[in-house]
Amino acid sequence: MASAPPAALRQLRSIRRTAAQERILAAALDLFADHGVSGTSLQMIADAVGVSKAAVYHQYNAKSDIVLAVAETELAKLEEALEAAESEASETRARGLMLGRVIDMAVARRRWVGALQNDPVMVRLLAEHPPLQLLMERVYGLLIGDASDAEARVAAAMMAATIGAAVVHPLVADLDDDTLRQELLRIARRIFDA
Amino acid sequence: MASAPPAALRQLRSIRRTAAQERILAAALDLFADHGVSGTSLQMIADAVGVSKAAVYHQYNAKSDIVLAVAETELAKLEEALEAAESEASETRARGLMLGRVIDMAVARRRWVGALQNDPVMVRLLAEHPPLQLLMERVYGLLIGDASDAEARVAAAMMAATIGAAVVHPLVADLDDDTLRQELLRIARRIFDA
DNA sequence: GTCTATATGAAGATAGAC
DNA sequence: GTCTATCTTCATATAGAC
Repeated sequence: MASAPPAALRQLRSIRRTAAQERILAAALDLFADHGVSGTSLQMIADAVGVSKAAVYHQYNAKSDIVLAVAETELAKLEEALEAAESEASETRARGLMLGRVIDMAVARRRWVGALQNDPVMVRLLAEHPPLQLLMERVYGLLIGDASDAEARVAAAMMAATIGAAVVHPLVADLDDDTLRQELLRIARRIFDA
Repeated sequence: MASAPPAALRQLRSIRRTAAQERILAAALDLFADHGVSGTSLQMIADAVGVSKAAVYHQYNAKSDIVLAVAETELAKLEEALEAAESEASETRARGLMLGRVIDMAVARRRWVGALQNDPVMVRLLAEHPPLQLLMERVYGLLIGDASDAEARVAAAMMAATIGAAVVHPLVADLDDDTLRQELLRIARRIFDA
């Protein structure tokens, strides 16, 4: 039997939620993507779910709790990709695997990526909430490895930024997922390999 | 004498503002960058300028007017770069010039780029306000030229997205402008040339 | 798990004086 | 160009019943 991973490594994935909570988080994510976190009120979330504000408050005590839960739900997917990549033997293979997984994720969820990557409230949350901060450090650690020189860091920032921002760009809004994924992968490899 | 450019080409640059208006727009841009447009109240802007809300309303009748004026001010700089590039003879040279200018701009103003590129309110404004829409179409037209196939469009989206998002990325926050500009230019060229 | 009703504050916006 | 005072609407959040 494989030994269970340390607690810190499976925090996000192990969070369980009720059906009512999942409805709220799904509606909130949609609204965050369209209006930003600050531009989304609890009334809007309640209306989207089809319940009253009080019903929403019964599930989450504050709006900030909803924001955190949304971030955790989405980053749990990133955590899975990270664990798969970290179990690879060579660093090169780990980076390659991570790249492919992240692009798949970003394309599949492109409608919502902007809400997490760019929103100032989310950015602050990622920078201040220790478990999420730790996760992002692992992601960047894998991407830049031991090399922490300017070139590697700019390249890593560009890759992360590129994938996140390109998938939400209006110029590619009408491309199908497969085409977008292929081109993205080709160009992302060019950023790193050359 | 050089003939004056058509009216549509110099709309943004020709807008004049009073000192009081410029103070408001500068404060608003800073706050938009930190909190997003929706997360910035008129009270916050007034406090940052050091006046009352009513004084702000005397300059701009509504918050949306401030948002529009901020967008126009920033995009006026892009308009200048575009005009310089469009006056080039060859398309290749035009693209190269535009690339360099846009990177210079993005790096110099990196603290504020995210507010314009990513904020949902700004995105909606760019998509709905005809003069700004027109400007962005000219920018993308220059970048992808006649080739409007998937490869060119994804590459253009990636380049625009990359520059905009990489300059605001935490990984490069402590790099000096020159280093960031050099690396950005190197990698951006790789996206297009290969 | 959901509701109605309500408290409290902050938002956008205006009136009118200096 | 700026102020104080005010209006209205909407925000977050809570109390208590079903």
